[in-house]
Amino acid sequence: MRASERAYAALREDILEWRLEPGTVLGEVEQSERLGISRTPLREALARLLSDGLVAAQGGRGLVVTTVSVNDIAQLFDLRQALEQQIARQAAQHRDPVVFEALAAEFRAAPGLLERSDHAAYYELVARLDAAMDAASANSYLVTAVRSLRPHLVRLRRISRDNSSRLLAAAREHLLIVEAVAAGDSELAASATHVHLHQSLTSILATAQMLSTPPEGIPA
Amino acid sequence: MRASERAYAALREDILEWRLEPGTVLGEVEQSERLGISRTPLREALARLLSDGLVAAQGGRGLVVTTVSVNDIAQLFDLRQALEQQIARQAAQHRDPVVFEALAAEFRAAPGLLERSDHAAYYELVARLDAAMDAASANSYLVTAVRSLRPHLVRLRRISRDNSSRLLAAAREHLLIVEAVAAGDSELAASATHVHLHQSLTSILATAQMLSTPPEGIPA
DNA sequence: TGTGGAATGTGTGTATACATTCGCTGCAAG
DNA sequence: CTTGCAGCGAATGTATACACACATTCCACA
Repeated sequence: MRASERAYAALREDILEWRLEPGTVLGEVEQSERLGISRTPLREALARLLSDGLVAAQGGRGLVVTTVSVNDIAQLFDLRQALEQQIARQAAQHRDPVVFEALAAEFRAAPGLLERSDHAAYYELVARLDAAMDAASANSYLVTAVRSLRPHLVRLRRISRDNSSRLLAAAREHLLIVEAVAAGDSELAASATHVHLHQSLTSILATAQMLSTPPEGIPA
Repeated sequence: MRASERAYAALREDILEWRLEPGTVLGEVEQSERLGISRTPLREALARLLSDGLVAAQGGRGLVVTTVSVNDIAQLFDLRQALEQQIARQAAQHRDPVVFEALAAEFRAAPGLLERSDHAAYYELVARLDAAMDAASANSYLVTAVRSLRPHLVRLRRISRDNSSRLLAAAREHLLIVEAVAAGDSELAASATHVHLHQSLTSILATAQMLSTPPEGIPA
């Protein structure tokens, strides 16, 4: 594999998993030595992260890992609403019923997964749903736009993580979306998506609120 | 100015103005010599064009300027609908009435511009409207997404260019959008945007149809 | 002691040389 | 005549060296 590709994947992982925390400065020499490659492919990786919005230029000198403020979360979800509703609409119009019936069956079984606290398996199922929706939407521009958004959403998982009751509710909401798409009902699919994202945002904001005002008022 | 920046701007211009036509292969050595810079900054410019979607990797070797098919136009407008309706909604909520009243006055005067065939001035006015809407939407993610779309739309101007009657109708549609935003009516702003984009798409597709089936059946 | 200027050091931007891989062409064999 | 393999060549991927800009620090002078 190309060195620039490995560097991009590694840095991206590190940022999404919060191993590189927001505000961390990424020097070219420093990172190229850490990853064992030269500056040229590293710069290519950093340029991609910059266009992803995962790092930002800080006043001429060096790149920093971007932060995710509460305000950012709300803005992120405004964009997500616009894109995913449109994708849901188009997916409902072009879907292969067999594919989405199969996904519906899996979502009906999802509560079982969650009772076993197998969150990773659930996230994997959601990822497959996203992929199926992307494919069914049959619109590469829409897919490109939503794909550029997903890394930022992955970073939010750390906030909403391990909230089992929310995941259970989310599974029910996902099921409704999948059933609407399977049935080819584009307006229901869009509305169900709207509802799901509204509930997700509400849950995340409530959790973020709790994290930023812990019991003893000590900021993180 | 940095060499990589100049190279990016130059190549982007060349593509948007159709001086580099779709399908043109961009070799690294060839282009770096043409622009008088070395391969390193040129590669950075090409990487940015790649993430913009203006060029695409062609089977491992070399980058080509992307084409814009009729199907692409429809997909582009699906995404544009989703984004610009959301921007219109949020702009209506956060707008400064003074700014949009002033823009409304300019759009009322727009038919005068168009009668004088001053299309460039009209496009400049639309660009200022876009900028005002972006700012008023107060959502950087939304703005980033729509900005990544605009280069592709600029390329379409060559198809719809010099259609005075369509521009006159577009000016009326824009006026309604601006008035709705100025009044803070977000649902009207969204619907007016929907109507405008629908009419624009219809016009472009009709023109594209004519271009692809000219009077004597000779393809372009 | 404080302020200004110069020098040094770190980091980014660019160029170029080297390595590697992929594609094309030509020849041979079936 | 077609197909497959091998060798060659060109274009991409990577490393490194050099240039320049900015910032910080230290020393000198007021």
